[in-house]
Amino acid sequence: MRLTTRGRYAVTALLDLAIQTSQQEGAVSLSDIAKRQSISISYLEQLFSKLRKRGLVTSIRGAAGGYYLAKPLDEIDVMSIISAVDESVEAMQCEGRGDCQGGTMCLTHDLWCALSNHIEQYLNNITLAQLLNMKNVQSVSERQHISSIIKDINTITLSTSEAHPA
Amino acid sequence: MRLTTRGRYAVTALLDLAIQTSQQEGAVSLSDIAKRQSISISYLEQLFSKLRKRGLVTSIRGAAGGYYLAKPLDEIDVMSIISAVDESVEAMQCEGRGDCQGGTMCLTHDLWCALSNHIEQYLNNITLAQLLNMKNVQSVSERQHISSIIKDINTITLSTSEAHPA
DNA sequence: TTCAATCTTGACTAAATTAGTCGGGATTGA
DNA sequence: TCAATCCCGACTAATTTAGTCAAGATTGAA
Repeated sequence: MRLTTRGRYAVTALLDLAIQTSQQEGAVSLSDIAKRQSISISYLEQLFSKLRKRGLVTSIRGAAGGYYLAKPLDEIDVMSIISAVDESVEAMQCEGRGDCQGGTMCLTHDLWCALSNHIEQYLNNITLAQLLNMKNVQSVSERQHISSIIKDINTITLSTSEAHPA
Repeated sequence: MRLTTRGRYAVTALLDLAIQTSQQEGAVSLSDIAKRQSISISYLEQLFSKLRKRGLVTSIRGAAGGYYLAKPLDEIDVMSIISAVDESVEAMQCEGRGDCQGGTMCLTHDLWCALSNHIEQYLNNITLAQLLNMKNVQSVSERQHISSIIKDINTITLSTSEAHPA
């Protein structure tokens, strides 16, 4: 599991798509999304290609073409979006055997795995419908209620790759 | 807030330090930790320098020197360790004003902030004492009980930097 | 039939971040 | 005095992420 700015762009773009779809007829073109969200078309193409393959959006080619959400708003959760654009699987050192580095390293594995799982659960339960609802209820306090507590935390970066300093 | 392999090494190293301290007299040297955990001394020095500045460990210089934990096991939580070695603050685009990119972008900000907060809370409540307890109870099933559910998820990477594709 | 707008694909490059090394120095117990 | 250790900051290497580019396929409409 990974979660980078790429994933955030994807969520933002799909949110934009959802909003536009509710306000206009027809497909929404990437160039529209690009303008509104200040994301380059090329980059969006890359993202939507993956989203399409995962069945989150459907595309219409040609003039007046564009994208639709492939499912109802409440069936698209944030986790799906993120894992669609940030796929990359990597094996662990001691896969469940619990024997790497005499157990100490393994404990942190467990910790990280548990955390990862925790995050997944969290994002699994947030759908585009909920996010849109947050938008409609424009009050900031309401938003904070929905997302529990929002702090001024800015940068999140988690990674559990297996590099080892020699 | 950030969470990289650096943070994981730090947690692993402190866990090792905790275990050693309970089994031997005197300070634990970095070269010992380096051997046991296969982390280079230079890298450990970098990490422990930060941990010391944050008051998580105390050092003894000179021959037979090394490190001690500066606080009881149950007063050192994982979040402190991680934020000690992965410090880096970055400002958000629309700090609470909610006006960036017509609100859509801002919604994802909220989402990410909430997630970040969620993770912080989680890691705040896990102390070295708990992790050690997991080690002592060597049964894998017990471990899983403590960390709720452990899945085969391997790589986590979250980041909310403010880069924007042009 | 032609054209322009759009999606499709994959290779490529640039930028940023992270991981890790190195060398020189200061302290201290034996 | 010496060896083991911590201390510090600059440096480099590796990896990842972000983003671009170019060529092509599809389609609706003039």
